[in-house]
Amino acid sequence: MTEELNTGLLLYLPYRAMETRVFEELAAAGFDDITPSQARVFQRIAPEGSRLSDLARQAGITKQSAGFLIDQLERLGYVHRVPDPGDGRARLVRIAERGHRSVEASRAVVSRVEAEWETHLGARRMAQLRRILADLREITDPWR
Amino acid sequence: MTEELNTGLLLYLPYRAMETRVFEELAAAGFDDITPSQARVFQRIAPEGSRLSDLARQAGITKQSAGFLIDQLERLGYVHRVPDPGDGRARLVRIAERGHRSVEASRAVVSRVEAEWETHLGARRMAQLRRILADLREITDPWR
DNA sequence: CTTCTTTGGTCAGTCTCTCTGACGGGATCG
DNA sequence: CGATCCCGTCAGAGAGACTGACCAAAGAAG
Repeated sequence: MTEELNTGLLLYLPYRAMETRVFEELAAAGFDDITPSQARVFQRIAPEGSRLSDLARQAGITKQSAGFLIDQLERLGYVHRVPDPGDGRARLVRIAERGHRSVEASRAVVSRVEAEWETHLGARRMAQLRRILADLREITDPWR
Repeated sequence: MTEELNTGLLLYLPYRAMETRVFEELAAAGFDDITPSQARVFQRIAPEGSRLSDLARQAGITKQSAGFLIDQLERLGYVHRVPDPGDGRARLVRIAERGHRSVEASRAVVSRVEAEWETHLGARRMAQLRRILADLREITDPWR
């Protein structure tokens, strides 16, 4: 029976399922000291490094909260901070060695889950889903 | 440029956008004392009432956390608790008068946002999105 | 019917995450 | 140079989540 679930909740369910899977399998792979909140910020770090304020804006939290989380990630060896060559006020948060390994591991989990979804939906509808979501992003992602 | 965003994040962005909109407009309509956490539990209450444990399971939190949130919702007049006629241990959480009004209000916001999305995507792709998500729910929603 | 186990819910304590407010130091522009 | 804006931090407070311990009712087993 197709219940009348609103589209928001319909989006949330698979999102949550993905997040849960990634954390479970990441923990099993030895990255058991990272929390969902930390990961949501970590995920946004650009390859060349990001400023704290940018991360905060993108994650939708205050810069104080972002600073708190980045402090922890730094202590755990996932990131480090370097001075921003272009701006003396700022520092760049960059992914450290352990961070790169965790990225690699989580990428593998994501691929696995996406493959499962594709098996269930079929390749054509999976591609449609991604295309529609990417399109929707234009009006729902305030940051790019 | 279609970046290689993972499907989880792609799902999260519109979800978060929807949630934000609902809270903003709900607050503007006088329901300014409810928090996202409370709402995530509240949302799951069945028309005939739900048990605390069920709500906790569905929201993915412990029953203690759910109890904490339901206490607040009760104090604010959104729900009330009645004994479960079929089980002396249990009590049913039911939506109270103010709760019904807030449901009505949020339903209106959801419809509005969905209409905006439909305008952007087109009716055909919006329907596709909902159908695919409902299908995906079968393997990502542990509770039905 | 008694005993054991499961289930619904609460109490107590703690930790993580988030926010607001205030601030110091560097950049930018008149 | 002086006014202002932006980057990041410090301090304090509150919300929401967890674990562990517990009680009471229901269900299963003897």
